[in-house]
Amino acid sequence: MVSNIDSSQLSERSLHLFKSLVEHFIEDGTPVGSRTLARDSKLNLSPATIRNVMADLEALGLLNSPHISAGRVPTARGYRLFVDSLLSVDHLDSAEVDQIARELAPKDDVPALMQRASSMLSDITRLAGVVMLPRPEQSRLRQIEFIALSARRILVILVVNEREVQNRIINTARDFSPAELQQVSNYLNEIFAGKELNYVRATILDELEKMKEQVNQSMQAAIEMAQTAFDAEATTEPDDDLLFSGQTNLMDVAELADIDRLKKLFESFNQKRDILHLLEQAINADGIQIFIGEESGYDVLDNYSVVTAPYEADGQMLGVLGVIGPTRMHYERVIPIVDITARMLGCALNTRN
Amino acid sequence: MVSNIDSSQLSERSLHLFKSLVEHFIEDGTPVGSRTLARDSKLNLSPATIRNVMADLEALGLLNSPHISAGRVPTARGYRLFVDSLLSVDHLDSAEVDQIARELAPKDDVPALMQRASSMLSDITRLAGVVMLPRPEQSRLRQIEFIALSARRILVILVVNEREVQNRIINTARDFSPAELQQVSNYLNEIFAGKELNYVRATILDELEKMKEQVNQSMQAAIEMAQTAFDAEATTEPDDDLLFSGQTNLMDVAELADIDRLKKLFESFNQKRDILHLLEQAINADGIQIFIGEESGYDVLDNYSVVTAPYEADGQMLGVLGVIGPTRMHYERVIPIVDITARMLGCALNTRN
DNA sequence: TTTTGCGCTCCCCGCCCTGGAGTGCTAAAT
DNA sequence: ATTTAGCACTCCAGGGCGGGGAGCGCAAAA
Repeated sequence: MVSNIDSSQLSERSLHLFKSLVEHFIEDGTPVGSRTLARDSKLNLSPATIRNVMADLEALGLLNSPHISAGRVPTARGYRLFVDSLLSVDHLDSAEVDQIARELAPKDDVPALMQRASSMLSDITRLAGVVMLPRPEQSRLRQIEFIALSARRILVILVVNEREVQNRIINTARDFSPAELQQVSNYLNEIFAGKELNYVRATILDELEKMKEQVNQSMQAAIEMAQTAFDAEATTEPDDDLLFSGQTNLMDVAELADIDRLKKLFESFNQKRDILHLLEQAINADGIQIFIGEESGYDVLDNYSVVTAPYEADGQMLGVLGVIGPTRMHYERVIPIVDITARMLGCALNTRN
Repeated sequence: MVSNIDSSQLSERSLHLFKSLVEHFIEDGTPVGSRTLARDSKLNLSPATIRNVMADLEALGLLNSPHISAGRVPTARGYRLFVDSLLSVDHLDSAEVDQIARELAPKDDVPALMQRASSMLSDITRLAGVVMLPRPEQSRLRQIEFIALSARRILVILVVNEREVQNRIINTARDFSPAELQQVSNYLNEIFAGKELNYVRATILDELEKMKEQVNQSMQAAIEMAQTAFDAEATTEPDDDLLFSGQTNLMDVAELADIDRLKKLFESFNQKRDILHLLEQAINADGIQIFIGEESGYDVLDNYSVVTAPYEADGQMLGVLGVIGPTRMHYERVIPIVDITARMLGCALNTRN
């Protein structure tokens, strides 16, 4: 990757000019030329001078022109400089902050909260919102219970970590009485409560034989049952860990009226893979992280930027959320929105009782 | 609504001609004129004759022309006639049937199965698929259980109907011992098992006072707890009852390259309301039901058709599934696909043990 | 009743032209 | 040594024009 431009490498004047240009372009979406810039930017320079400066900036790879006699447009590198060094972030007015706080009030269960966070992001920014759910990397089994639905159909309930509940139905080879089920769950809780799910799974699979010898017959059935339960768990778990919303917002941007690109983007939303990878890169970032256009490395994201922030609760990183929109977005607004949403989501998850 | 055209009102020749025209248009998407039709349709007629016939068909409201000297295009009414009386439905080759059967093998839980049905529909037809989940209109409480997570946090598990499980966490005002919880659930199961959820909710709310007098103190707490549980249920339940997939397929159709219409359609997918209403109309249909363009009454669906079929298991109507695409779609293929998918989904739900 | 012939309409496409916005370069001005 | 003015040039957008193609309706002939 070519090294980025540092703001110290440029004169005050160039920077100011560049900033004006980017702002202008973000507003209009049309390439901006020397004359318009001469009018707008405070520093009184003639178009000719501005042309010279712009030529320099283009040589540095911060700008380019769609064709020879059009105005200039920022490159990804240009946006990078802009975002890193030139941007003055908006101060959100308190009404907006209130709105966010209200929406993220910890009133219902976690998935719904996440969903609301995502759609709020997209509503406020008028772009697409995304929330990555906590990766259940280290999920500890807290409790397991069995409930008889009928003699051979048993509802398994796994309580994982603090408040996550999974349930599934398994069919057994023989009948179990409620008392037996109670016994089985007591047994399993005793040896597995507080253990990592992966550990539980591994133990059950590997040491199945050994355990069979040690315990009585009814416990054998228990183990087999547990095996079924956790097996199913292993297969059905993943993949519902990205919540998008407001994709349709991207359809007005039109940008290039470019429906094919948009289709590819939507498809990658559905597959989730690429976006997931990208967000995973952001989970260890200190705060806001921004991927601009081609920088991301995923070419579906050419001409799109992703603004992300990790969120944490109880001192633990839980996930990442963010906004996806055209590179030409109002960063100065989007950034603080993403930032504060991440914080507040953290709070909502934190102070839950 | 203007009465539809009946095939008996038209000569054999007109019908044949009309059929050719529609087929041609479905293939190409361009208005079709007398000359092309004279070439293609078997009956040997000169373009002039065809023009006369077409003029008649236009007078009946089956065709119209975008402008005076363009070819003809079927109207919604035209498609209606085509679909009702003229269409010869494809015979699916067995490879496709196999594929459908394989995808709908009843290997995992119901929601996942539905999801697969939806995405299969969209994959095979290259249009958008939708599945309406069983409306829990008459959901009977089968069993309720409480599990203590900590002294004051209690996991409530509701088993509803055959295999539906809901769980939520409630916080209680005072501590409950496991034994107490057992007692409470026994009590509630005794009086409410097998009852309609709505009835349960109503009873709990209305007769709260009366019951309080009749039972002992710990039961009072039980009732309050149950109240919390079912209250929450009432609020969080609905709304996840439509599964879409393959929306992006609609983006290549381009049809009118008309991104605004498409955006509106996507938005109505998100809101679900309109589509839900539409599908509800189809649940009592005998089999395949087709809504063509403006017929549906929802103007987001102008220029789109919806092909639906209800699915049932164990002799009971469960829901509706279908495909959404441009009015100009290959009905002769889509119809049998939707049909067979509905049947097979029914089977999958049926033979589950 | 069907076909032929004819005049007419409209869209689409390529073409040219022009005006506007913008550039780069060079020479003059500060 | 910068900055500015001037100039020639490029490119795009849009309007007008014209021809070709596809299609239509109508009237008269078959």
